[in-house]
Amino acid sequence: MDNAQIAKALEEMAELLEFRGENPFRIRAYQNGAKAIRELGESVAAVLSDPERDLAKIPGIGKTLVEKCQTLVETGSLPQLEELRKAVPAVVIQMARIPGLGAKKAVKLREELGIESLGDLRKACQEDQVAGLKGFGKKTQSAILDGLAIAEEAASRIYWSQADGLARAISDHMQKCKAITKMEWAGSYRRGRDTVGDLDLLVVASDREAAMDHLATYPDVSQTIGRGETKISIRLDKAFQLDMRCVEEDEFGAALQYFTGSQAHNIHTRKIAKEKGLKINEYGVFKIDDDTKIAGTTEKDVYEVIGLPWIPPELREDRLEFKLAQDGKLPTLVELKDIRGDLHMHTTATDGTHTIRDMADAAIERGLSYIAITDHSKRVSMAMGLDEKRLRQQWAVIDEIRNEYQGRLTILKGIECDILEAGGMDLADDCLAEADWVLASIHYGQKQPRDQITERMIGAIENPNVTAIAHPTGRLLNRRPAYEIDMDQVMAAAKQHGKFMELNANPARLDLNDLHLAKAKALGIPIVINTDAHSIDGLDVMGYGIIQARRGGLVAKDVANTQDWPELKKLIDVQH
DNA sequence: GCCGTTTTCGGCCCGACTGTTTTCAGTCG
Repeated sequence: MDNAQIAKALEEMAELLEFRGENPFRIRAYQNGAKAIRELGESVAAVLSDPERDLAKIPGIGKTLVEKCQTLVETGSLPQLEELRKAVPAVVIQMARIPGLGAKKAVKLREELGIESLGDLRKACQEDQVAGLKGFGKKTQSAILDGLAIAEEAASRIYWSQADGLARAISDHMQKCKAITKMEWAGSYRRGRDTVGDLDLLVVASDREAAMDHLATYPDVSQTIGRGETKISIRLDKAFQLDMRCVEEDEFGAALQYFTGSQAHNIHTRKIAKEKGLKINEYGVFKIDDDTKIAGTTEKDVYEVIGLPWIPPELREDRLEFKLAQDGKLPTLVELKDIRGDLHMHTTATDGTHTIRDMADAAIERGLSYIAITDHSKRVSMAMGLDEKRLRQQWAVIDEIRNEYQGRLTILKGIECDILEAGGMDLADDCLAEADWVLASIHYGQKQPRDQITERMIGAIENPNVTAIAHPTGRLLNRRPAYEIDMDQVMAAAKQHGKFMELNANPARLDLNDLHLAKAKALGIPIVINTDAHSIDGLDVMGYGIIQARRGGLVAKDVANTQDWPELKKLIDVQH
């Protein structure tokens, strides 16, 4: 079992324990343990099998969780988890996904009314049975009926890029409200997570009612879920939720810090405050003994009074940021303006919609100094992938065009060469050797067993003509999981053979993810952030990759294409 | 279940809102 699978098992333990009404701190301990393992930069199985190492030394993992990990690694399952699965019926878990229903009420509904399906629940509501239960009422009953529709729509997380579109449109709308003097987005959107589950908006307003009224008039609002003196929650089309919170000017920094999260980051922040005799809430930082307020206007103040520098939102996951902050070693994260080139894009030769010249002109407009044309190789027949002959023809064209762009843009002869199902590269080595830039990637045989697909990937890394691995895990957010691949082995091989790894900036990919990027950085593997553009517009996704890179803690020098091509070329030669 | 330059027991971040209550539990973030 790999770390992700172990973490998932522990998370499920936490979820199920919640339904059993367990001690909340025990539940959190399982969540913390799962997080620690998911973010651990090395394999749990490897640590366990090394007599020199002790898994319990990792914060959040104690004696009990070590035993659980051992059982999971050795047997692939966990008896306590199996028992809990039997003890907590699936329908209870389904019911708890309905907004407004949680573990306690879901359990009660099943026990008191014998609900065994969401259909039963709907019927019970329609027959007015729910409103009579203690702790329930008419409003809860009708909220459940509304919620059933939402639960069935499975309001999933949306891509960061989609959240960004919504947020920008809503910002435009809210700016028309004169009562609002300050506004900022918070939550996982501000932290730049690859997907976003809801939007959090923070405002300072001279008239709170007016600000809330204004939000409620946004055209896509389908429902107001709740509204109080300081907060309004609405549902946008497709069940997506937005919370807006109104605060005072001198609370804005504290509120922004608070609502940006993550939850784990906030818990850690407040623990540090508490140790200093301070208390942090969304209104400010206060002395515990006499309740004096000592900060709150800006986020910077909030961090400073507990002895920390301001921490970039992308790093606020309670991973390494507190240690880095305390040691004064917070990185200056990479920015979009640092990017000099784009090393993955397609043209009309395969499945792109624009020509080499179109892409070159668009790259110049975007301030780039070099691009690599990397069309598909022949195995990707659906995209009319290139064989050696057609590829060499394309390169001949590039040779001709290069002169036109001399001094403005360097156009590199590249290829995105498939790693074949049986292993090996899709194009002959003598051909690949003529390229300036060779990406290797997997498009077929994605469901192969772990050992096989890992071996294929490592085979490509060992090929001296390959420069970088493109979209190394193959994941498509919300659509397709990553390949079953041993990234520890893949990264070790990349390190050994001096290969680059791609951060594919396509908002549905963002592959490598933040944790893999952090690991690659720790190993010293150079990252290239590429758009994988299939059209001119596709070049504009670079920013999404930058945010992901920031979440991985990358600085400009960790990203190879922040250098100009001559320097990058030298780096390639040294690496190989 | 984890953790400990006060502790191996007794803490564990903090508050808004709702609906059902009549002082609070449940849910959410």
